[in-house]
Amino acid sequence: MNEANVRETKDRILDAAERLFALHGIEATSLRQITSDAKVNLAAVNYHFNSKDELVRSVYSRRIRPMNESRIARLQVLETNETTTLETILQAFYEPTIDMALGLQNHGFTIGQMMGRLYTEPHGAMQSLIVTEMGEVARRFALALARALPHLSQREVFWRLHFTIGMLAHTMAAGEKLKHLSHGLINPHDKQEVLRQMITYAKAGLSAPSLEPAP
Amino acid sequence: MNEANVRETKDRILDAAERLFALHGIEATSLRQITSDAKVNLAAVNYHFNSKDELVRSVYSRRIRPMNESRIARLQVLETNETTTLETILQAFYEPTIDMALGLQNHGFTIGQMMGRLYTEPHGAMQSLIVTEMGEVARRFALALARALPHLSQREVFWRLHFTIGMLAHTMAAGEKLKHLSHGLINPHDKQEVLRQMITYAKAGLSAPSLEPAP
DNA sequence: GTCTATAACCTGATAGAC
DNA sequence: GTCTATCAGGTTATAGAC
Repeated sequence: MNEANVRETKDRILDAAERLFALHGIEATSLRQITSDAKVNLAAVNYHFNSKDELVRSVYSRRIRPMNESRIARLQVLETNETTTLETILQAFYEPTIDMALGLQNHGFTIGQMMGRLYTEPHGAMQSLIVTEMGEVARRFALALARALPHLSQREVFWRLHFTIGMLAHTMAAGEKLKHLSHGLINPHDKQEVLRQMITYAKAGLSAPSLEPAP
Repeated sequence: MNEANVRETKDRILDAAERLFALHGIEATSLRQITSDAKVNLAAVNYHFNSKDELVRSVYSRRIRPMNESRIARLQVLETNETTTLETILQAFYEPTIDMALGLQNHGFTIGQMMGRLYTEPHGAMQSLIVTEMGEVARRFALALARALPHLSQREVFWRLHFTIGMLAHTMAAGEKLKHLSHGLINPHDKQEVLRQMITYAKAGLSAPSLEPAP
């Protein structure tokens, strides 16, 4: 089989694994389910990825990497143009994730649910993924926020960045439930609506007065 | 064996299951791990709980039920005394969860991580748990927030309640990571600090101006 | 590179003795 | 109520033919 078909096999495994991880979780998904869904042989997983653990890492980093590259590129544009405002920082942080989640949802599932589990999955591979794939982004946005919010202490910046991330993680993980909770009033797939609501809340939360005495 | 010892066996199973679910997740935890950890016989789980699924439900509802009873009792006090402010509503919502998570952490683990997975666990039993155990609470707090924030549309109230819940869920799930992200600056086990930071951010987020034209 | 076959082991659940 | 023994089926990973 030529190289094009190899890539096809690898990608078919990644696509099937992604779909099943999103629907049922990592532990609940067996390699047999993945390979039969991808219409490849069971042994192909170990040939291409060596182990289930490495497959898990590949599934996540395939989506996280371009998402975070987009975040950092946007942040750099903001910084060189000196047009940084809280809104533009939040947009640079939120939009790449929402684009990815909504852009891929026509696969017939919401990849957001899989991404939302990034912080809650106890699976060992996840913990190292957060550090290696998210550390740089968190560090850069913490700096950008600290610059945009000079009235806050460093501790407050970290707390508020944490909440700002939590809003996104929960929207990815449980956004579908919003439709139900609101009796159909909310459409969690309306990108502009999601972004506007998130940025409005986060901007106000981040801008709240400092609780600490001025230095 | 008398009734006191029965209760002891049942509780030992619940305690062990809770600990292991928190550490490794539901799917990754086998009944054999649970029973050997609890020092009871393997068959005892099926005798007392009928199935792993019912055990999972029992583990969660044992913690969720008193937590939500406390929430609703606090909210009722606020409403009868007509002292409802945004801060007191938020305190009534956040404090019972934080009390539970921090009160039980001396078991040698953070139960918060297990609670944080309530919204992200794909395990079937979880979805029905959210509806049955959290539906009533969400409905009541949505009403209380709508009354406290008359400038918002119903849709905005739901979005902002969703973000307010997300902040809590992410703090439960990933609070430990904050210590690392902040290079030790933040102590996520300081109850008053956690509450103060959460309420400050959420109060500002909820109070942000409406994005919709007045009716 | 891809396949079949299989090793070695773990899973939830239950029947039946005590 | 608690135990042992066992069922029927699942799991990852790999050896070896093609």
